[in-house]
Amino acid sequence: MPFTLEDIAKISGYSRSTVSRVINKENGVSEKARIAISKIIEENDYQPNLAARGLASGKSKIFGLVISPGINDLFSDSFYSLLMQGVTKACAEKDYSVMLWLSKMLSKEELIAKITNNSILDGLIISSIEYQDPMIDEIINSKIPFVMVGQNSPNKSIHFVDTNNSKSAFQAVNYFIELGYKRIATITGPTNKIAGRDRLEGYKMALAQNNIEIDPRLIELGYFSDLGGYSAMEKLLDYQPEAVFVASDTMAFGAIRAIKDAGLQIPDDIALIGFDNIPTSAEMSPPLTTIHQDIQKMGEIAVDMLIYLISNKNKEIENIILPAELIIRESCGTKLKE
Amino acid sequence: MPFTLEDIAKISGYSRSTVSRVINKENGVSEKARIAISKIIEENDYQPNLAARGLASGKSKIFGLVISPGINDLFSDSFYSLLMQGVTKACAEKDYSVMLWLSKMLSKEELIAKITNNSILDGLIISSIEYQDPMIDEIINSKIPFVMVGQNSPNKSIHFVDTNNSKSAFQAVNYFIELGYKRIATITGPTNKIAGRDRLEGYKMALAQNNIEIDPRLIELGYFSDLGGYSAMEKLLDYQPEAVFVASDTMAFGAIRAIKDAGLQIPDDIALIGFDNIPTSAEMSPPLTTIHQDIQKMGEIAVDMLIYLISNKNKEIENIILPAELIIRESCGTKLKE
DNA sequence: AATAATTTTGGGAGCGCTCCCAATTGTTCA
DNA sequence: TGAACAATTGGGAGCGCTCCCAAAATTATT
Repeated sequence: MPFTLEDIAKISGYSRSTVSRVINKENGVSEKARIAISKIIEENDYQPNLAARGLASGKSKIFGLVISPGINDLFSDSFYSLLMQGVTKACAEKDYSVMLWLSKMLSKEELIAKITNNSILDGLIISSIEYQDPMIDEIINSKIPFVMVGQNSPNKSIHFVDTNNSKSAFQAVNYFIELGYKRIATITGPTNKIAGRDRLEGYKMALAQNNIEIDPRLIELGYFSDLGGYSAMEKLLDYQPEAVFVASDTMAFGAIRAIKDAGLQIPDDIALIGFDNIPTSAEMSPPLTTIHQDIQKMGEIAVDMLIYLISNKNKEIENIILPAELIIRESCGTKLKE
Repeated sequence: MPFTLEDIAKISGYSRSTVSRVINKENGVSEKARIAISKIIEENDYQPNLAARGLASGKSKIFGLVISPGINDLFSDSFYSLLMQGVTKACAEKDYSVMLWLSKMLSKEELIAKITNNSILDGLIISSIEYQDPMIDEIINSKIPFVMVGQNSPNKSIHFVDTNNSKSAFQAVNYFIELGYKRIATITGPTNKIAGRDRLEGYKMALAQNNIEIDPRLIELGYFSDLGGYSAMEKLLDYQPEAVFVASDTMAFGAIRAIKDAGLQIPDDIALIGFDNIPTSAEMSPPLTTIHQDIQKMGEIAVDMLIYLISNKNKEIENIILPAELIIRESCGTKLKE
């Protein structure tokens, strides 16, 4: 039988209330009591019963994490793993637990029912569902506080953290243009996801701003996967692009194989810029120029926002858009073409 | 304010107890009462408070999932994602929730304290920690029922599901030998993890059984990662192996790049067999011969075992070792050498 | 028709905590 | 020194459920 508050109280000679205050780091406890009680808690490895606390306080200290990867994406797109790591880390530090929901494993109705009826959740972090997924409306109705990772709707009152996808893509493509490339293609992610949309948007903006016509044949869908990148690149090769902005490093790896299999050189025949800066990208041959975004940090910020939301129900909160950074390596070439 | 049991009781004219029985589908309730109460529950969208239920019953319907990937492994090794998917799916179907713990995000002590004293967990699924990690002893002490994915200890009373790693590795290497290869190298995973150990074990057994001497220079550690596979392969190239058994597909991808970068052909110069059969492996050039293991199913079985354990505290339960299958594609070559 | 057996229902006790207010102790200042 | 105040401590009430046993209603049995 695990120890209870009452047990610790008895052992320490203080009351249940005082012990509770120590555990919850409330003030109004003498230094002497705090030290004595802490010691006994430590010695007996006491941990409060979360169910009891949840019942008494109406708060569970549990956040739900909802992500919607396809069956293979979870592995092939590093986004999910980094996000999970950021969220679990921040939650652990802040004494929250994380409940995981992989939404593709359930029907949408089931998922919503499970989540909204789950009276045990204090809040929700939701990511990578489809743009303007109607699920969000149901979650709003359920009154559970939530934060999105990746802006999901133009509705600014839905709280979110995001990377500045379009601006970063813009910079990448702009950099190609500065280097003198003209026929710039892109391999995009699915456009029903915000990252896919925004990165494509940035690509188009950069071309438009430099008066380069957008050629639909130079835009291929790669689904954020390695294989998608490979076959998208195969198709693009028919139109002989000089440079390709690939909207994720994972797709870029597929694209690199396609280029090599076609007997072409990077960056001499085709220059490449990726997106994500996953660990492998620095070690590719050639090393991949890419955009670094701190996904783990996004997860951490989402947790912080959620905690803030819960404790400041009526105050406003700013959505956060993190900058991303273009990391120049060899795959994009260096010499200016005239 | 959400409705409580008592509210539903009052509205229906029955007692708290009877309403509770209806909700928990217990018998001993008249058809009349059941119908009347069900209707009122439905109308008012009543959902029991899980914290209260947990406190009163001592059961939470929550399982903890503990995995210990390094910061990059979570992404680079498909094992984790597939396992998560299997576990979350099976739990959702069985009306359990999944609490996620990425153990590398916390110190070992913290993790153990959080888990073992987390009175809210009904059971634990633990995977990919180090072989004979002392953490397991603490979890045994804590009396929380748990199941390991991947055998972690020779102690048979620790319940586990696993793939037959050593046998499958044996088959792979044996297949090389049947094809006539003699200088067979291997790239291993970390040997403090069971999958790493067992696959290496199978490699050695196959050589031994065919009277081929084990050459330590033909064994390189690849840490189950793409980059690890690349540099392990680079080193192996110095000793000119004819064939390499790579203990994971992810490492095999790195190895393939290393071979190609050295200007060699697969399988003509070097034959390759991987392990895992991740989706990309069929699409590599050349398509990768590999061993298919159903990780998702392991996750599902772990959940089933755990549920069985909880409801049959004293009964014995068989550990399960799933077979794996050698999938022959082009990377291992086909022609018999003389 | 009376009793026994069975089905159905009701309500007290208690799970381990938080919240709140009252009681106690300690400190300050005239 | 004693009153006024602040800091600290203690314990009752209650969160919403399950568990258990007793009471009531219903049915079966002689």
